[in-house]
Amino acid sequence: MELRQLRYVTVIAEHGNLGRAANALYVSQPALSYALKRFEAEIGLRVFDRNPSGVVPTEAGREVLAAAAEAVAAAERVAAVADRHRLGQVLRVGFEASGAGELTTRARAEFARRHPDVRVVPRRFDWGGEGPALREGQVDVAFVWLPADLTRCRSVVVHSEPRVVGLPVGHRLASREGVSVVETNSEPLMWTDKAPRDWVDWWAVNPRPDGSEPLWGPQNDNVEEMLEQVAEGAAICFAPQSMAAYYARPDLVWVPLTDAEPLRVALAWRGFDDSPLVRGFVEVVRELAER
Amino acid sequence: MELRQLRYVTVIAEHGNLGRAANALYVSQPALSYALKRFEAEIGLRVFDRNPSGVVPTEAGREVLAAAAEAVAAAERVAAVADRHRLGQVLRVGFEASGAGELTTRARAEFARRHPDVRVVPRRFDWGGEGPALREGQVDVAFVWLPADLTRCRSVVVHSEPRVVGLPVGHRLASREGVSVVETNSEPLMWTDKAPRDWVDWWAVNPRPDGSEPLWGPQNDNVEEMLEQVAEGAAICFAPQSMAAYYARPDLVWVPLTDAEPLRVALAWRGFDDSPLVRGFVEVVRELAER
DNA sequence: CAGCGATCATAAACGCCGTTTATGACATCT
DNA sequence: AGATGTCATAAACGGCGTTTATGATCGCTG
Repeated sequence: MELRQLRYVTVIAEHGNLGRAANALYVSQPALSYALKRFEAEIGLRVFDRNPSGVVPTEAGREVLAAAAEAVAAAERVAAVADRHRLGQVLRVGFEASGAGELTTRARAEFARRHPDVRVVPRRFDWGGEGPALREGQVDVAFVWLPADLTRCRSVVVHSEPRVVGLPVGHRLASREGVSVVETNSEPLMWTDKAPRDWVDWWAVNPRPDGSEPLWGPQNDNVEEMLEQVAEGAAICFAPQSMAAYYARPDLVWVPLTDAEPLRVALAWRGFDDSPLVRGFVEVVRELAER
Repeated sequence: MELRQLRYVTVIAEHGNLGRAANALYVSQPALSYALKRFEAEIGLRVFDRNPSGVVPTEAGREVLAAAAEAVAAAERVAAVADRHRLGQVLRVGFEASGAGELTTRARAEFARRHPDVRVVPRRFDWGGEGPALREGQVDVAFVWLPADLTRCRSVVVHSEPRVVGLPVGHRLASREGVSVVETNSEPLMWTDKAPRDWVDWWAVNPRPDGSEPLWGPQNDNVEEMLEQVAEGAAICFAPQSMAAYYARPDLVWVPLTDAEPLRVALAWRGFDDSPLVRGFVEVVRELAER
């Protein structure tokens, strides 16, 4: 028996529907169906009766679910105890690639100045990873690239920056002062299968202003992999302007995209998080963002 | 966070030593070392300080461990609730191969007669699997082939039977009335890597009466696999006499082993298990075993 | 009655992660 | 110096939990 199983059954009970529970749990319905079946086999009891309209707890299932809810709550208390201790000493800040550019770095420095006894730990994630990491408690706050699912989090947009296209040195567009999105239509574009589809499409500007679809190039998991492939000429990439500064490689050229919607970056934290350190960090970021 | 992690840290705290905790948890020390490290990374706190003499909880660790113990206890209550409901209707009886021979079958039948509303579910395991299954709560009682680790279980030896050697038809020893163990020394012997070493050695009569080691043949996971290989002449096998009856294939011959220690079978149940059904089954088996 | 949509179940494929054995680093004791 | 005990790390491996695709069933609607 594992907490994952207990979390699953309590969410199933909440929704009375495997499909909706699966969505809430960020897994697929068959995974949840199988996990429920395995749990029932393991404890030797049917917890839910299945109907075409959804699932209903059995009589025995109701008591199991009540105990399961308590166990899940007890586990949350472990996490809360750990949070409390850690948040006396450490603040974990999540981000991907260049985060919110200079704002990220300045905020961390200013916060550290105000809280000299607190260690600020930067945590970098692969494409699209900082949101789930926040949700799972791996970080205390995060600079999240939008669009993102911030369910059950609080957030404030703190940064915005234009987008650029990354090209290998010597590329036909490399000497331009600016490039429109449709001008890149014939170039394979770097993309990732790690982030949600809407995020990928947003970054690829898909559909294109002329209605077409991008020419999809190689898949990658993170900025370094992506830039390796761009430098060798396998594809181009779209990125925030801060990446031009943070990843100024001699084999790459960054050219502004003239008609792409800017990236917005939100600072996000868990909805129930009341810790003074988190509040303090939010405050610092807000102040710096307003300058 | 998962219950496995919380169980691990509570047992580590109990023993103050990763090696001993690993033994108690039936995992290897490096697995436990790695799991502890991952847990500490996940919650962002050091739970234990490491010393050459063992591990000591940190101050923060002590509170985490207290909360963890509560969560583990809460999860045990889930299992207890499920047990209570199921044990009103179902008794799961574990065994391997031929179990305790006829005693197994007669006990199940007699118990079912006395408890007509209870479903008796036989659960068969691969070599050495019924003991761990009992420990993990997959069955309520089990006929366990000794030697076995029955830590935290209660047990009573209820059956004993001589051993036989399984041979393919036409084998040079197939027409004998009995065979001594050393007479089989030149024959490859079926064995398993699924059960503990002491169990394997006991079954192989290793060391042999003349001090030699068996000639190890093919590995197998369960009785059917084993018998397939014996029938095709790849190796011989040692087995309890009840298997001669339960697996009387036309391509196999079973000959008594004249000098092998008999198999003893224990009926075992979990040490804390107080359920009337389990007690009732133990009673039935005891009565039948005394006849 | 047929078609459609919603629901849960099952199968096949796949990759990740938790395990194992082997080994190393370090401390302590004789 | 050698032996022993402890925890950490590496490489290899396999099991299991996930995904996508699909099927079965039921209920509703035209």
